[in-house]
Amino acid sequence: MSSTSGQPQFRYTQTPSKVLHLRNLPWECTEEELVELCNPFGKIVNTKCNVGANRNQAFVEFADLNQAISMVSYYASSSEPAQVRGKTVYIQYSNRQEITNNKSSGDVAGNVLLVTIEGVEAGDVSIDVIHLVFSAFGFVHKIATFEKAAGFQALIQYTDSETASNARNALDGRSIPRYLLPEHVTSCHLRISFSAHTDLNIKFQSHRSRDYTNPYLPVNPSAIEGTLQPALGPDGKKKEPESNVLLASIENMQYAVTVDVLHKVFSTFGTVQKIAIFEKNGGMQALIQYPDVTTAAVAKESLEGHCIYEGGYCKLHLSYSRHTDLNVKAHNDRSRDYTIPETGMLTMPQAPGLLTGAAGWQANHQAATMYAGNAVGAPAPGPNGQMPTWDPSVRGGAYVAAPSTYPGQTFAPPPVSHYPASAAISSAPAESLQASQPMPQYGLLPNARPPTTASAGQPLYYPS
DNA sequence: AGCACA
Repeated sequence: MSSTSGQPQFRYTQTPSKVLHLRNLPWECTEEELVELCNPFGKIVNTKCNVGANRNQAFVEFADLNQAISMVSYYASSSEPAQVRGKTVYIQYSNRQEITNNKSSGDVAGNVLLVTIEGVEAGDVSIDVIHLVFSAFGFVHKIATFEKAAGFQALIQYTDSETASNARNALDGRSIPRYLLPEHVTSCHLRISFSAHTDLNIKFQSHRSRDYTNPYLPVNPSAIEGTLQPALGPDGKKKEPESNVLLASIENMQYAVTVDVLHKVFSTFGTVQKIAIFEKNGGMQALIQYPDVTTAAVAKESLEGHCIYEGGYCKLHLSYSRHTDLNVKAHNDRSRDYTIPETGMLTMPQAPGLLTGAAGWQANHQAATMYAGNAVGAPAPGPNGQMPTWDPSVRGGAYVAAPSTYPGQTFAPPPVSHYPASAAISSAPAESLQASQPMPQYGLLPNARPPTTASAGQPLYYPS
């Protein structure tokens, strides 16, 4: 910016653009004449003729900025001015970077509307509200919403362009009624144009897209639930229905896995009612039954892909079983029903290469107490809304003996993100989950009483 | 002869 000049400096201060502004053109100059003039300097991608009150101006857009610069430069230093039909044409850079012609899009009536909802975020206007508003003009076939730079937008598909036009004429520039919006939304104007689409491709019923012509379209669970499942495949991989019974496939079985081992691992998340182990396709599988779906879901999320033993041994893959109540008869190392009162119990198997985590248990103990009330899968509050009382010292006592096995060892999570496959159970992923549901100190308590009823995160139901 | 369209 020059401080010495008080003069307006039109052409010298103009920033180059691949769009050129041409004036003093002959009356009703045609596009062909513009092309003839400009073509020697580059590829013309768009034009706009007959601009201005006298219809003697035009815009020409080159494919490349350098082509526009070359044309301006050429005529700036040429002794022959640019001419059309013998008339001198004045050329300068346009103050816009591209030509926008209204004929290309937005005004061609189609059956699909592009609606920009101004002044709101995506969460403010539900797809049901959009459906309600736009259904006033006819049957809405499909809705797809998305967020772009322009803001929160929706594509709304009607049967025909007449219906779409009626909706557009009635609603463009109007606002969605206040009572349909959250209180904090102060303005919510609709900007409506026609989309070039004729048939939207809706893959899932979700909070961002609907197909009202196909009620059998699968529901995208992650989209319905919200944002809590980033682990779901980008292709919207179908999930089996949830169940209180988990099916565990155990990969790389280097060490024995008995019901006792599984019980210890899965009890971290809640009471395990029944376990059954069986062979399938040469691999080992197990069914683990919880009292409720929520507990099973937490266990599944937490344990999926993790290994019972360090070193990638006995890696767990979890899915929901179709069973809801296992028929476990035998009580042996392959199956057990923990809901049946029992007497003498098992000894812990010798587990090699065991993990750290005892210190983590202690460190997280307070957090476990604090978060128990609202953590997913935590024990349900009693009828008075209180958590069942339990004595932390009792449970702590059951586990505190453990660290003596590895004195001085501190809890140090391995870089899980780098080695997810070998990440062991006691270094489980989510920190919040770790806090509320500490991982089992498996194998660190050779003499500890097996927590058959007093599993981690659960109240003690009988005095020890 | 000096910048469209919404």
